[in-house]
Amino acid sequence: MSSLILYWFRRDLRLADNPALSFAAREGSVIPVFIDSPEDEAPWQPGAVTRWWQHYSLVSLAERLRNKGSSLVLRQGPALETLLQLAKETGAQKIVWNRCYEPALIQRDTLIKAALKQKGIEAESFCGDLLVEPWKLKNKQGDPYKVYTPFSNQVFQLTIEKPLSEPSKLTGPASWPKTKPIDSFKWLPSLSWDDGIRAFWKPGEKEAMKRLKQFSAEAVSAYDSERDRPDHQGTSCLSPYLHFGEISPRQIWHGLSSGAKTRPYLRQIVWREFAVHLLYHFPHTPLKNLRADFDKFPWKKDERELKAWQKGQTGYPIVDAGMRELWSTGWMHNRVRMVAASFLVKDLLIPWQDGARWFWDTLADADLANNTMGWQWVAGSGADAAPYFRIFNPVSQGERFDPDGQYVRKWVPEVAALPNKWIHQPWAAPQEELKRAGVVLGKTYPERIIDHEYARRRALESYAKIKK
DNA sequence: TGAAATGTTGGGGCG
DNA sequence: ACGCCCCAACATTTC
Repeated sequence: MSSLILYWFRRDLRLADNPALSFAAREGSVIPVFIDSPEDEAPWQPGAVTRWWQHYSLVSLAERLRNKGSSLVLRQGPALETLLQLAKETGAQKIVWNRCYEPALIQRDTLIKAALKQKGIEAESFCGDLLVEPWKLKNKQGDPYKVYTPFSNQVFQLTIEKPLSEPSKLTGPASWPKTKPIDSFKWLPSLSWDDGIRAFWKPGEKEAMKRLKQFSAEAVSAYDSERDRPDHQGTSCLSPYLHFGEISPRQIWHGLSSGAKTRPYLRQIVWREFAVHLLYHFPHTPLKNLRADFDKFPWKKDERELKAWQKGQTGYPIVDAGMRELWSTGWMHNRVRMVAASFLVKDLLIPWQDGARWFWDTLADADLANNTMGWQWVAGSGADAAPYFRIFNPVSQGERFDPDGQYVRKWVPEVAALPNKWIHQPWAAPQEELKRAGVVLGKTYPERIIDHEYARRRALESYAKIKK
């Protein structure tokens, strides 16, 4: 008689290159289960777009499992209780999963492992989300890396294993335990605000692989020169798929055509790896500065300005375009993320944590490790961060990376009729140009909420205060 | 994975 | 032909 194994899906919503699932499939009959337990992730429960994504991702995963003669069991409740309950119902003697690396989840999973063992249930976890485990990479002093370049040099020297193929067959149990209907989780919005999201994204493993193939065939070679252009389609848009584990970094590593110039893109995959490692070693960083000297920084809490930024009403077209793209699609081009984030932190002096929280709530690819590293990088408070005095000028960034104003025109139609010369700085346009374009500042489009020249000086002064 | 301020150079206009 | 000034273009330093 072969054994019965519970396979616990978490952030690994795929069948291919799934070490824990492959293990389970080899060892015996498999009951795949997903547990909705947002309270386990507090204070970082998934936002609305993330829940939307999760819904459709699980729908597609369940279908893939059905096609393999298996099924997906859905449950709700604290993970440990639910797993114990399932083990009791089914008689499963072993539970396996792929590891997550967020502090709250590590803590929970450690407890679960111990509790299961105590009950005589075997538990085993696998590495499915990373190229290399965080505890395996150390610098010459034996410390975790805090600088990206040596970290990435090290990663590029590793031999990354080939991805596993999906299990050829999944044997189910003699009788399946009960499952909850996915609609009962209420992950979809009650009002349909999701048109923009729907037009842009299709969750699921199949789609992830399709996008990887397409990116590999078309855009990856030009990535280095195209990735900074929000008006072009130069990036892979794989981030949400990576977050949910619909695709693994190993699949990307080996899935890019070997002839292509892939290094610049792979460097970004290694940045993701760096982010996960940093969060693992510095678990306090989602809320606190990594560099303690930033604890004294004189931030300014201003609800009105924060709102203006969130809604894309700052009066700086490139910032507003980005924030609106985020709101309608759950995604923002990375170059624009940097510009918008720099604007919040340096021009408005609003704490990076407020920006991080907004991104967390609105991004489809919201990922604690990447979000944390990104914001601390911009704020200057993180590992290998941008020096504080590196302050983006939203006008020159717009002119440099959206030279024809196409990106701005798409997302900020109020200023679309302005000529290129003024599209990134409507306040500087002569009256007659504004009139011709139908722009009335303060009416059809906001006056800029702050003068960047002034803001830049103020930011530098604020920084000088914590330096001494 | 900036940008402004400051410094240097070199060509051209001009007395 | 020469020195002087101006300033754009580029380089370096500073924040």
